[in-house]
Amino acid sequence: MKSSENRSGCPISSSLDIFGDRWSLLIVRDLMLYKTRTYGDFTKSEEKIATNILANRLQILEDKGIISKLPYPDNKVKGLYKLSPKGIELIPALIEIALWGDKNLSKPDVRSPYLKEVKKNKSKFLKNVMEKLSADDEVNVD
Amino acid sequence: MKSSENRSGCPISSSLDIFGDRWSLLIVRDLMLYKTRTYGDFTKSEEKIATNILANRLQILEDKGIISKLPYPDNKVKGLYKLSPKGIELIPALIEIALWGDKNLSKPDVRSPYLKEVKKNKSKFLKNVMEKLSADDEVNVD
DNA sequence: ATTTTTTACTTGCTTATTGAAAGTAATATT
DNA sequence: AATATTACTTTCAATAAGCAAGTAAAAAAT
Repeated sequence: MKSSENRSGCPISSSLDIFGDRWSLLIVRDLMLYKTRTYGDFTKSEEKIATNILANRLQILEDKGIISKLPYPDNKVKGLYKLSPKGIELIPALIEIALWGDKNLSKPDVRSPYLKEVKKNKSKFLKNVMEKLSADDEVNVD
Repeated sequence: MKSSENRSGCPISSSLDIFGDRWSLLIVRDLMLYKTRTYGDFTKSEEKIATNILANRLQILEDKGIISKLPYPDNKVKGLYKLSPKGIELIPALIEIALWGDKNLSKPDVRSPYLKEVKKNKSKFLKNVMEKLSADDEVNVD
């Protein structure tokens, strides 16, 4: 378990107390890009998170109000994770991190076309994504 | 030592491979707020980083080109750390994290007035700070 | 000139966290 | 009824964090 005590009153430090690790923001990323995901979906991501860590991080993010777990329609085993409003508000930070990495790390991302959109018009992309995620109050499974 | 291999080509993931921990961005924060700092200054920060971790993170951040270490004027023991251009470009992400924490974590920051400025006019603050840090090519010690 | 202090680390050790693999229990599918 | 999914949990070795103490060079004080 990750300890949840704050090292200081600094909002950066307190934020890092929650998601300052190598995995938490990747979960948020997946929920941003794919809207909703099941536990199994997360394990299929490129970075191959171990299942114990995934379970731990999902729990912490849920406890902190960043994601919420919904029942999967017509299935009692599956769950559906989505970003809560708090989690949606993390997207600006995530985008800045993505832009920094894209510019400074020279690892071409083959993941998805989202970066191209971001670079073309950041505030438009941000608005679109955040609206889309916020509007999604009923569950859709494709 | 932290391993420096990339888990994937995703720029978010690759960024977190570098600074996805509880300490690295606090070092960047201190350099953003105080412009330059010595090793000892970092140990005096509120969060009380252990010296072995501090030395390790400074080394990693220097290796990755995010900070640079300069000689302290008229002193052969001290060093002076400052943000490199790559590090300065991390400030937008840092600001978004600060804003998120400030809004969602309800821990009042008593650190400094920078958050008030950010909230009043984000892009102005950003421009000011980044310019101030970029302009500082000769070393000033107060 | 010698002692003391400051500064920037390094080392050793204990505890906590990570990561890989396997296991489990409930439901779903065939 | 048998097999397969799904979402975890458990185990355990490896790595990293965190604390305290130690060190070496230079600076400041006496």
